[in-house]
Amino acid sequence: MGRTPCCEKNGLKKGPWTPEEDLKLINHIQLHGPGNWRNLPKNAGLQRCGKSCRLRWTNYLRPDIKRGRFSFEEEETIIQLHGILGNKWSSIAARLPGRTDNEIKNYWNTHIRKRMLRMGIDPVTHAPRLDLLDLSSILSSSVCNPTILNVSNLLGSQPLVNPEMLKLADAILSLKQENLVPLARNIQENQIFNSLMQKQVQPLQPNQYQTPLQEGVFSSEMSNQLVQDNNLEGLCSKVETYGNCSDNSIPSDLNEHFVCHPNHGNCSSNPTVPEIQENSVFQSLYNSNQNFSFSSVVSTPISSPTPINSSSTFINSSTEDEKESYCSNLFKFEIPEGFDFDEFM
DNA sequence: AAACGCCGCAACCGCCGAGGT
DNA sequence: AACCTCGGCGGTTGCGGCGTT
Repeated sequence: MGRTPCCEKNGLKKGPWTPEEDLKLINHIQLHGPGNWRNLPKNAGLQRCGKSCRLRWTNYLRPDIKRGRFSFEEEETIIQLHGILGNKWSSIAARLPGRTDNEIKNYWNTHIRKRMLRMGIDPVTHAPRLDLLDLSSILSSSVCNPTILNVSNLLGSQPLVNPEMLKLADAILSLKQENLVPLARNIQENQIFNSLMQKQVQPLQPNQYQTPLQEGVFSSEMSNQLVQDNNLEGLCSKVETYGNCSDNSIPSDLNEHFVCHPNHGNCSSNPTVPEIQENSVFQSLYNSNQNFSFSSVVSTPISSPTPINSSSTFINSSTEDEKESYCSNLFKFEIPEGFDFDEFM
C-alpha cells in the first residue's frame, strides 16, 4: 500500500506565509501547544497542510529562534560537527541553541560549502581536493625548500585539513560525559582516532546541549579540566612553552612534528630552516599575544567575539574574506604521519 | 532605467522510522 | 505481522532581493 499523504492537498494554500496566517498559528500554539499537526490547521482555521504548519513553526515562528548572522564560533562549531556527523543537520542544530537545522543547512550550502570549495577542500570529506591542487606551486615550494616536501601529502594520505583534530575536540567533549579512561589509553596506543570516532557517533540527548560547557564548542575550562583529569599537563605545558617563545624560532622537536605544508608554505629565505606558514593555525596562535595553548588549538576561540549561546543576537560584521582566512586557519593544522603521541607527551 | 544573473533563504517534497492499532 | 498515522529529516526548489552590465 502506498503511503497516504499527510493531508489533502487540494484546496490547501502553499507558498509564503502571510502575517495573518502566522498570527493564527502562533495564537493556536500558545493556547494548545505544538503537536497534533495533522489537525492543527483545521482547528486553527488555516488552509495549510499540517506539515507546512510544523515547518513554519519550527523554522521561523518558534520564540527561541536566534536570528541574524552566524558568529565565528557558531561557524566553527558547524564545521567541526559536520566533519564528524556529516549532513546530520538536526544533530548539528541540537548543539547550536536557537538555530534550526534548516538554517544551518542553508548556511552550509550557501557559505561554508562554497568557501571550502574555493579553498580546494572537499566539503564532504573535509579533505583537500587533489584534483584542484596546484602542483606547480607545490613543486616550486619544494624546490625552494626541499625539507617541506612531504610525499604522503601529495598522495593524499595525509590531508591538509585535519579532521582528526576536529574529531578529537568533539570526541574529548563526549568522553568528558562518558568515560575518560579510554581516552588516555587510546592515546598511548596511538589508536585514538578510530576509537574516538566510534564513541563520537553516540547520540546525545537534546537536553545535554543546553549548557554552555556541553555544547560542541570546547571551552577552555573544559580543556583545562580534561588536562587535569587525563594527566595531559605534559602535553599542554609543552605546547604552551612553545607558544611562549619570544622569538620566531621554532623548537626543533616541535618542528619535527608540525610540518609546513608545501602547498601553503612560503619559500624560506633560508632553505635549511622551514618557515611556519603565515596562515597556519600554529602561526596564528603563535602570534596571538604569545598565548598559545592546547585548548586554544582545540576550541580556537581566538576570534569569537561572543559566547555561542549569548542571549543577544550577534550581528557579525566580519567579511567573507576574514572568515575565509579564519576558516583556512582551521583547516591547515596537521599532524604528520608517524607522529608519536607518547614521544610528544 | 532596464535587463540579466547571482545569491540567500523560506518552503516544499519525498522518504524514513517510531509507535499505535 | 501488517497496516496506518505522525513527526522528523535531508535534499531540492523557487522566489525575491541585490548587484552588475
